[in-house]
Amino acid sequence: MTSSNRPPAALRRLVSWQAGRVATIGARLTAQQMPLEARSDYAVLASLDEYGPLSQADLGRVLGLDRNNVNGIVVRLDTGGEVTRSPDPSDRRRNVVTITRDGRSRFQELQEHAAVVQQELLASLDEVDRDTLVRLLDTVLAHHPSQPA
Amino acid sequence: MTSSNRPPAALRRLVSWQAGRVATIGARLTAQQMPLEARSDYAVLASLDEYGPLSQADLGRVLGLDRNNVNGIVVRLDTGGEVTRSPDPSDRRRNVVTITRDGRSRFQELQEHAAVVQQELLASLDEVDRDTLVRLLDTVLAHHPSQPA
DNA sequence: CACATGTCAGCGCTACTGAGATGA
DNA sequence: CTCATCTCAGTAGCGCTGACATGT
Repeated sequence: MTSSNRPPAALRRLVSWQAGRVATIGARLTAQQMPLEARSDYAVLASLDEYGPLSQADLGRVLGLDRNNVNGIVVRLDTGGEVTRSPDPSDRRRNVVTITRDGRSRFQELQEHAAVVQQELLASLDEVDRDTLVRLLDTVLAHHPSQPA
Repeated sequence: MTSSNRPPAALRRLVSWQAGRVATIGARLTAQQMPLEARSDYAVLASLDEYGPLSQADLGRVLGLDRNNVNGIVVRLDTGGEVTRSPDPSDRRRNVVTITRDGRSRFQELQEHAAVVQQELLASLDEVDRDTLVRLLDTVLAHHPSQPA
C-alpha cells in the first residue's frame, strides 16, 4: 500500500470534484444521524416551511430539482402525512403542496440532525472559516441557474 | 409562480446541501464540455499520473471510492486502451493498473476541460475567493476519511 | 485460521429524457 | 395551437451490501 492516501493534486484543486466528495461525506454523516435518506425530504419541507404552499413545479424551481423527481418526493411525503396535495382552484393543472403539522415537526427533527451533520462535517474549520465557506458556496450557487434546462 | 426562486435559508446554510448542488452544477458543465461522463475516469487517470501504477484497492483508497466501483471504471479504461492491468508478481491477488500513453493524452484533454469547468463554475468569485474556497474544501476533506468503512 | 483482493449481482438514490393527459 | 403542469416509464451514474474465489 502507498503510504499516502491523499487524492491527487489535480483533483484537490477541482471544486467540482471537491464538492462531490464533500456531498458524499455529508450524506454518510446524514445517514448515520437518521436511518432514512431524508435528504430530498428535508429540502422540500424547508421550502414549504419558508415559502408556504407551493406547486410542484415551483418546488422544483426553488430547489433546482427536476419536476419528475419532485413528484416522487411529494408522493412519498404525502403518503407519510407530512404534506397534503390539493388542486389549485384558480389553475387546476397545479397541485398545491402544503406542509402539515406532522411535516413541521419532522422538519424540526431533521433540522437538528442537519445541525449535527454540519458540526461534524466542518469540525476542522473555525467559526470564521465556516461562515466564509458557506458564503462562498452560496455565492457560487446564486450565480448559476438552479434549473436543469 | 413565486417571484423568488432562491432556495430556502435552511438549505443555503447547509454545506452538505450546498456541496451537492455545486457538484450537480459542475457535473452539468462537465457534461457540456465532454460528451462522456468521464468524471471517475478523470479521477483514476489523475491518480495514476501522479502516483504511478497502483492496485485497484489502492486506487479506491486514494480516491475514496468503493473497490467495486473502481473495478468497473478500470475495466472501462482498460477496454479503451487508457490503462493496462497486470497481476502483481509479488502479490498475485493484486491487479496493478498502469496508465498508457493514450491514457496520458486523454488525461491532458480532460484536464483542459476541467479547467474550463472550474472557470465557469467559479465565474462569480475573484481570484482570492477561488483560492480560499479550494483551500477550505481541501481542509474539510483532509479531516475526513475518504474510506467508506 | 483471519484477512486482503478482485469480481459479480443486486439495491437505492439522484439526474435526466421522453411521452402522454389535462388544463390555461 | 401553444404552453405549463403533472404523471409515468425508462436510462444511467454513483455509493453501497453481500457473496464468492483466490491468494497472503
